[in-house]
Amino acid sequence: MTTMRAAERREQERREYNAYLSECPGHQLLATLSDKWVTLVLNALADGPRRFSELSRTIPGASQKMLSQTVRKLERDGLISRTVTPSVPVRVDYELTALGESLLPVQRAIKTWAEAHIEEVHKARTEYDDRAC
Amino acid sequence: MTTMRAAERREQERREYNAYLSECPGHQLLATLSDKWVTLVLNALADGPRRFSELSRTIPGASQKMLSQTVRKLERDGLISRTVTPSVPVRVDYELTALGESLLPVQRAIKTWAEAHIEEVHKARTEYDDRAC
DNA sequence: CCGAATCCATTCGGATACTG
DNA sequence: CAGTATCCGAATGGATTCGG
Repeated sequence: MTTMRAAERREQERREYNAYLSECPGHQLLATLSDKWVTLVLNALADGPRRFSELSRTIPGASQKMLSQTVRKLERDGLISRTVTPSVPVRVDYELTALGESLLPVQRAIKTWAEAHIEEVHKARTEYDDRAC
Repeated sequence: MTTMRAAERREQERREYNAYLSECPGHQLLATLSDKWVTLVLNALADGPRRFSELSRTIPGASQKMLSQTVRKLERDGLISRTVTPSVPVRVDYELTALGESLLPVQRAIKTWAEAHIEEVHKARTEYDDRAC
């Protein structure tokens, strides 16, 4: 049963490691930042508050399901605020919080690197693909 | 059939938008950076070259399938280099390229923000959850 | 030792329809 | 207008097995 126990131990290690990762601040942030729609919503709100339908039009690629989920997640994390005006029909505005705004420079850093180096990446890719085929 | 055509147009818009996004450098970078294993491999290689099996031990959470996929992707993007030593058994070393190293400051920026603000995020979450229940 | 290929469970995301 | 609930296909990722 030695092999069996070895397998169990590896699985155990994997679990512990994943648990550790899920507590790591850096990965928690990446988990949210990496979400395709999060980035877009954050950018859409960078210029000022937006209503739900405005967001929907600004980001045509997002289904309204994804949009709902995204804004809820961001609100939960304190990155955006949600304001309901109980008129008829209802009006809901989303706005970046101070915490959310502090995230914009990080996004810009990513964007800056991307624009500066994407050419190299593309070049590397075509070279890699050419070699393969 | 007006509603039908409207639905088609929305779908068309969605397609175009997603196509546009997939060309956006920022999102291409995020797509790779956001990958859980990419971050870990990049960090594991930050200190110097590592063999495949060393990476595997450094990152117990990764199955060897994920590890393979990740290093291949990173090699294709020109972020790491792969060196095969045809001894018996074979020895394969991975190492950050200059391009890969230039990405480390970006990762650090993310990490820095995360460590500085994760507390606020956690606080926001518990408050949000308390309000809900 | 390194890695590709297969199988399978879980998750994600879109379309649709319905509530306040 | 602003969501929520459900169904279902597609993609993800782990375990296992085989090959170089």
